Amino acid sequence: MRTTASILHLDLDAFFAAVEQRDKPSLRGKPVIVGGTGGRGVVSTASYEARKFGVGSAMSTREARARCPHAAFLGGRFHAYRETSKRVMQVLRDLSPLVEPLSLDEAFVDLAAAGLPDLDVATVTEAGERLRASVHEVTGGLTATVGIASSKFLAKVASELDKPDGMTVVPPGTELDLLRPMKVTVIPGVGPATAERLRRAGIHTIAELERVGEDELVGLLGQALGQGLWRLARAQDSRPVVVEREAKSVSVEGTYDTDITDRRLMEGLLTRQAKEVGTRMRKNGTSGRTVTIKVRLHDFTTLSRSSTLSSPTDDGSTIARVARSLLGDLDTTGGVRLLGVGMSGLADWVQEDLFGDEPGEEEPEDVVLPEPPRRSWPPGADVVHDEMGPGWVWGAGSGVVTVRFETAETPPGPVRSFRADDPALHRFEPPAED
DNA sequence: TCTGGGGTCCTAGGACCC
DNA sequence: TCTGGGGTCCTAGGACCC
Repeated sequence: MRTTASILHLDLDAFFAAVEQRDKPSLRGKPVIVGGTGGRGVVSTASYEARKFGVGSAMSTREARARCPHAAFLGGRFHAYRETSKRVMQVLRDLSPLVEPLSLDEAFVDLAAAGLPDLDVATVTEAGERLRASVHEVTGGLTATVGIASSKFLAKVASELDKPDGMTVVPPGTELDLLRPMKVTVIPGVGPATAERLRRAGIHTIAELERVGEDELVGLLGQALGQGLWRLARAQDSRPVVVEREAKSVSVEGTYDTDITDRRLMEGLLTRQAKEVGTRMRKNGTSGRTVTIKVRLHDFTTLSRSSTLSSPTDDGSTIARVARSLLGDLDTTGGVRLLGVGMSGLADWVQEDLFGDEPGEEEPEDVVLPEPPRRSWPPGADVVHDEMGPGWVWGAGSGVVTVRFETAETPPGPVRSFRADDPALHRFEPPAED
């Protein structure tokens, strides 16, 4: 903890929803909900108008629709969010070279490196207000909430206090007065599971946390978290603002609207994800040694299997081969709702391939890997696929679905009928908007 | 038809090495 | 005739964050 309030935390208010309202004036003043719009989607961001109806982040879209049926439900335009975020981060860097982005809508700024005449409360307050005004200007009207304090922890806590469009400065020396009455859940790192453990030990507030001995806390929560909370309860936090953090993993995952039972389809989807991971690693100039697959079963049980290669790779086919073989260890007969592929153990170099491809296994290129549809379907049509490839729902009724299997390459395609609950028929994943 | 996607960090056990 | 201690790497799972 410093003796000056020189760490600033900035948080853009309801960021994704605010960008949508900025870009589409008809949405202003109305509830806007950005998130997954599929059957298993969740809310990413709700505008303040939607929050009044009890809609919040991480709520299922289904529940959000029930609570706020008249809201605009949007899938998200990440390109726009990234572009807006870049402008904000540039404004922060114009103030201080020490900027640590935490996500598209959040960052720490070290005001000690900002070249201010001093770090008095009045001075940093003025700098914070100027910053909020600049953010408003460069983003075309978005608002931000700021916290300024003597540590990352306090700055982050402070930025929660006056949302939206506000600011809180914690004068040095008053940190514990602010913290003690607060619930332990304001501490970043104390989620539902930890809060419940603490609750069972009779600890609800930071004042109560402060009275617990370090050894007792470590016994309760483990070394890292126990010691960490013991310190944070005393406002002890000397973590520096760090400009660049290297990525440690790259992953792609997807949740499907209906559970998948077909192993060949699973292999095809893993293959596609592995290639995407490879593409992203090459774009980032990185490569990795450990391939991990993630499988969420129909009952939400989540499994992972990993394998570490002798040298790093960024090759999608190699990642795919390992991913498919890892899937082989798992019993998926009950169906899976999510599949994912990730790489970790990242390095910034790739081992030259001295021996060429392993002979033997062929790519399952003929696997049912539906390409994204390339024609425009009738508005509102459900795009689906089965082992024949992509199609669209032409008619539905009395438990039967009729699908036209057409692609840009093969029009007009065959028409087939399915029982509405036929497991061979899968709704197509909505195309990525990014 | 409750429960996203992309991440980070931690824990714990076993293998393996000195 | 019982049985070190530490360190590193790997794997699986879990909590948490935005």
